[in-house]
Amino acid sequence: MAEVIQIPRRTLHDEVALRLREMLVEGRIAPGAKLNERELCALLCISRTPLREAIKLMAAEGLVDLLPNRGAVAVRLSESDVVHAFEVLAGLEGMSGELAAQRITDSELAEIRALHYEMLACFTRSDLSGYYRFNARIHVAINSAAKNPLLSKTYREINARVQSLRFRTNQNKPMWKLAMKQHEQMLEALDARDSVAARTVLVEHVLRKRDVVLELMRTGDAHSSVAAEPGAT
Amino acid sequence: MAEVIQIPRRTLHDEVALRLREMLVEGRIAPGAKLNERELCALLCISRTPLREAIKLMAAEGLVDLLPNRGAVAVRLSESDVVHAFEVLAGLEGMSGELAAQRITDSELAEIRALHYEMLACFTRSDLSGYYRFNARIHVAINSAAKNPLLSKTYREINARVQSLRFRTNQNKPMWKLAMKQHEQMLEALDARDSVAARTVLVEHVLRKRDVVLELMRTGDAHSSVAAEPGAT
DNA sequence: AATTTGTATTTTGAATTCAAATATGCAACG
DNA sequence: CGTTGCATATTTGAATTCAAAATACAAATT
Repeated sequence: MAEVIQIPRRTLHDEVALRLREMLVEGRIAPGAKLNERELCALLCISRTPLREAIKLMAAEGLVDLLPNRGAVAVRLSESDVVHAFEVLAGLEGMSGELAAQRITDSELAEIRALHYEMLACFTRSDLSGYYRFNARIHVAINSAAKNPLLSKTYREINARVQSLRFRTNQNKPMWKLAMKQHEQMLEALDARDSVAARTVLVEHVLRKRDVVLELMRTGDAHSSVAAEPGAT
Repeated sequence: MAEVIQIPRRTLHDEVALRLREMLVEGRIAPGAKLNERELCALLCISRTPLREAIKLMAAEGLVDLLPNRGAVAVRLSESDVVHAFEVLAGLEGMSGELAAQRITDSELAEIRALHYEMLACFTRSDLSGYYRFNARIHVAINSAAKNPLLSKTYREINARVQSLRFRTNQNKPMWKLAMKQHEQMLEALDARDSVAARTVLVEHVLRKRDVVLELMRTGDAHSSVAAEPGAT
């Protein structure tokens, strides 16, 4: 009887951080907005302490800026912030693809292929939200196949900075088709264990997404609280 | 008269975080050690609130783990943690070198060259701590020349995870000579605006450092609180 | 002797309070 | 009308308190 069954414990500050992150992605806390402690405590029915602690977590993640004696504000990304972020993300995801091509197991590859088919089904049905769900799972699987948890974590955190913007992008049919094509190339590169090709297609994939986000920032009200369809790659 | 002269303000939790980070690097808080709030508050003569907030910052930076109802412990890196971290660092610093080669200005290059000569002088005098000081400044300058602040920040944060270990590595003369050689190659690549060469030499540089750190972990008491000479690349 | 149970003490998480800093509103003045 | 000064209200940062959870230790039981 040596089996240990852990009871999951979650501190309140952690729960609060999760909530606030969601609210940032959904736009319920707008970029540039002041995080008023009294209001947020009233909204979430908690005392200030776990809220402040949650805010510190998010400050370290780059999601909010702490202004001494003025509290915290939600980060508002400039165009150059976005360019910088995608540049780093391209590097990280390229690295991820490269390592995945070297380290992927047959069963991991099969899982990605199956997810790819499921995503293809959504594409065929023009089911964008289903497509995005499988798309996200494929990217997680590729990151996982790279077998570097720190790389995955780093990618996730930097991605979180731009997630609200990515969340707002739509796909028109030609762009969508191109994204599908790139996904196919990813799969081929992984299958062939061709790390150079995997890196290349993943970098291109991220940079294309950067361009979509930048376009949205230039033409649309990208910082508005009205969310479009969920978006990813 | 539109110039704004800010008066620097620093919150106590931020100061505390700085102190704790130092204590981690110096080994005054050992890897795996429990961060006892009462003791640390007594040591730093502060109340628990800013200490807890500082700990949350550091948890998000990956320097400590938060254990619900058990407080925080300083991260103790396994060998695979170190391998993963250096793998990511190599990717980031390679990216940094690549971008720096593309974006560096003549005056930035001249500054790096001057720092290189100063570092060479320390090498000639066998002044290891002086060498490390200039070494660090060169790396900061290369990161800066890449002109992606997020990349620099990401590198800095991941480097902070392994800084305590790097701090403990010594240089024997042949290794030191090899490091100098690599630095010269970095300078040449940057001068030639050869981004592939810059990436290559910086990646090698980081991976060599990884090997030194791993060797120290395998043979020495890398987690002891007795610090050797300050070490970097 | 080893294990379990009960109790006291310590530590942690969160709520509350206190004090300083900031923001806002309004009247007086040039 | 714009600026300045002052009072008041609000917010933030930090200290203190409260309550729950964890740990330590002694006594009881097997």
